[in-house]
Amino acid sequence: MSKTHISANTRAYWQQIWETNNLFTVDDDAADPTYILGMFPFTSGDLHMGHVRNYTIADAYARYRRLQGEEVLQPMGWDAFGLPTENESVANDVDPEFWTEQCIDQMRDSMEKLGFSYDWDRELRTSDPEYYRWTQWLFKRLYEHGLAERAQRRVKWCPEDETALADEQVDDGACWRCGTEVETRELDQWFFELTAYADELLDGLDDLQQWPESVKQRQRNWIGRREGVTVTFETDTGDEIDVFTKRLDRLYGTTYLALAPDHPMSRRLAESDPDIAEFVSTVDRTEGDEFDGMRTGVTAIHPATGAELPVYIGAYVVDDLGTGAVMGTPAHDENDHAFATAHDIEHRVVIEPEEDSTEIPYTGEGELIEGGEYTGVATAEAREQLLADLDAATQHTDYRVRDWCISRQRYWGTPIPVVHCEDCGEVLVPDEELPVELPDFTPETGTSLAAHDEFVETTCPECGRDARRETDTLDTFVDSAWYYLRFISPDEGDQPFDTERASEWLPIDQYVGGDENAVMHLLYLRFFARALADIGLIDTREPVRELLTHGMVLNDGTKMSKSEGNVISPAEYGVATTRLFILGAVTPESDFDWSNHRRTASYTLQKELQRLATEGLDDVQSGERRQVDEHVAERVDSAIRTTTDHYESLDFYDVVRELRSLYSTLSEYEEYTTPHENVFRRGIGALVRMLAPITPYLSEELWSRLGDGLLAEGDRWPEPRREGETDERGQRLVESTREDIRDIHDSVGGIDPDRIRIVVAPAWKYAALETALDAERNIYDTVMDEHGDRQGDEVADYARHLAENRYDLGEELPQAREQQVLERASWLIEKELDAEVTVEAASDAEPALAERARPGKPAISIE
RNA sequence: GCGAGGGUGGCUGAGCCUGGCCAAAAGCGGCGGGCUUAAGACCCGCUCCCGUAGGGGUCCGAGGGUUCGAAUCCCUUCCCUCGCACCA
Repeated sequence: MSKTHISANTRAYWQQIWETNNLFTVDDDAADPTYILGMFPFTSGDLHMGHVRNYTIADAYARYRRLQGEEVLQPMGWDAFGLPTENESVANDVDPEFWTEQCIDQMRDSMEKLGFSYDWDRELRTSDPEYYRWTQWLFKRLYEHGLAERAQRRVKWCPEDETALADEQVDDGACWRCGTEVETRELDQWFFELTAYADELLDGLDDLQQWPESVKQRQRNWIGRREGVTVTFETDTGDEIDVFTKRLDRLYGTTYLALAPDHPMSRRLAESDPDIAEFVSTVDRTEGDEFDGMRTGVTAIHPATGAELPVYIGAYVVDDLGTGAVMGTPAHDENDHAFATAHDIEHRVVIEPEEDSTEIPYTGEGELIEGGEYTGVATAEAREQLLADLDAATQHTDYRVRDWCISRQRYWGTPIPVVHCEDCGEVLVPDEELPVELPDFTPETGTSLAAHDEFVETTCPECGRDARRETDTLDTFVDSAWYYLRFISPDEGDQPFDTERASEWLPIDQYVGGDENAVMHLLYLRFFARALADIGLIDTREPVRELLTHGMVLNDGTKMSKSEGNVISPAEYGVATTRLFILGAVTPESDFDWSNHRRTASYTLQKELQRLATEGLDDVQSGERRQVDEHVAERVDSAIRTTTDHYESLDFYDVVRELRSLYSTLSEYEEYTTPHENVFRRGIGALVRMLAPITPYLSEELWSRLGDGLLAEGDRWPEPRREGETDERGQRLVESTREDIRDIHDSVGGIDPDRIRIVVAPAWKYAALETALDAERNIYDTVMDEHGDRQGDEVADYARHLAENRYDLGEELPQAREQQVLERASWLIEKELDAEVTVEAASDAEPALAERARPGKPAISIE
């Protein structure tokens, strides 16, 4: 098992051939190649099984498309900046640059071994100054278009990684990378204005037919659009408090306001009131079932009634949701009810349920009571009227997504091309001075750019006075938000990418990755494309047409990870076995438990295929084709059609299943008789070629003995020679007939038969079936009218059968074809039961037997 | 709580969109046979129940409905997974 028949030499040989023939490189003047891309990896170590699965899927598809004669662009690059690399290199006491190179060399080597057909001429690395120069350039364009800004906002902060994080990068209150609980800090940070595209990003999901529903759903949730109303309350302190509500009809039920502990007004009040300060700093904001709160002494004015409402600070009010303040309607909201009850606040019922309801609080729709001039109005109607009538109420759409915080207080990233000047403020570094290069890493300065004096100290591009460089670097998700564009023209020196070519080559036709990136990378990618489109750099707003997200690779039910100690290295098995196993064991979308499946079957298939292709043709014959030869020839055709369909829909699991089945037909054929050379050669050739996307080395090796040229050259996909409509039906007929024969054979006690007779129904039954299928009313009568004069009782019996089973009737093969299919397949039965098998026409058989035959259901006699 | 995706024969897991060819693929496991001194690997067959000629019964979480006909469509209900959530 540990040995593979594909030696390192063989691999190297074919790699060499492919490379010298430039088979995977795409010319810049290519017209719209099929763009297939696997999400590029972080450079934090060698490949792991998840990578192997990801890239094997993408590569199998790419190779398939190439075999179909298409030009395929499949590039690969490295997401080289970022914390994992920085942390690893610091831990290993080396320069991140050096560490990155090491990783890349190792990963590239593994990828080449695995036979991935990348256009290495387009390889890129985000930490390359020639790459991040353009990341900086694009940052500037966004800035100029008002889509990037520096602002003091409350952001998520990971104390472990010592950097700010984007909201997307916080998972259940913890840093997505290191799992440390994040804090919130008020910081001056850089943001991309993602929220400007919130609507479009959300609505655009509906058009992504070829994206997994789960990914779209997660993006929808994340964007979190809610339609509602903002109500402004004035206070006796002269402030205004905005609250967001979807239920303006509850306005008259408002008996208090509650602010989040982190609301600006809460914090301001805390400055002058020690009790509030104490409360705000100690209250637990994470415990949802605690309804801690504190009265502030501030009074707000109800905009409709003028009533005085107490203002509270409530632990249950979430700061970064809506406006961070709520209007409390205890009688009609669960949380308000709990809070008001705990703090002894008045409950005011203003909505009467439509139907009897004992629900307290009542949160449904109904009719307003005690609602001033709106009393008696239905809730839905009241919302509209109140919105129209009240100046204090304005329609508002609230989103969950926030702007994308792109500042990272770390060394190993793209420097933000900005200089801070005391007089000029923040000034962009001129294009001609890009890239702003990272200073050399030194252990003393560690992981902060701010410690590099020679980097920080500069002059203002505008006034020439002393100034300081921005020391934050960009979130690596910015690097990866546009990498697919750089692949289009990786050597372009005047612009980040060739815009004309981009408009031709985009979008990415097939993107393959893990779904853990659903609301990070994939959302940023979609945002960035839109921003660039509005800037006028590309015209493809939706960058990915079809997305495949594969499941996890597990070992014994748990995720493979170094800490679990259950990692299986890609090198542990041969390339062909690994690729075949990965694709053939489960569908790409489902989780894949390595230990649950047997690798040996994959190994055996390749071994057997190899034998077939190298020795199978030693003993063949030519000349007239026999029935068995025709049967195999047809089976080859149908396998080609089926396999092609499966590849088209990326169902590699079904591909492997079908090819196994074709293999088994070919090997039975060989066992049964001396195969016909043409038929056998074609079958083996088709099998070798159709397996090539999965086992590229093996197939290339075998094809070199069987056919012309190189498979990697493309356009070598086998063509079926026959039309397929009757084939599937024929295969089903053969299968059902074989099953019937086995049934009968078993039920008579499994005695060895000498002879098996298969009798095909007489022609008139086929005609009668046609009549029955076309009959508009009484089937029995119609059939009797048209066929009854010929065969007497027999017709009546069959007509009755047709009438009784009228709903089960379907098209069957024509008589001649049915007979042909059965004759061609009779060898299978002969081989299985070791008996003479004949296929007869009804007219040649005794009436008692012939009578039992129907179209699609031949009569059988075991003797 | 909201939303999405699911619940299929001992297990894993296709089929469901486009109802009939579905007792329902495939793999695993199990049983029998072959190969073999033996084991492993490999090959063949069987693997819901009944049946001595291709038949019958029951079946795709549960209940109901539509239909000549439902694993597939509709409704109700229970359970699982995931995402979001003190959602105002």
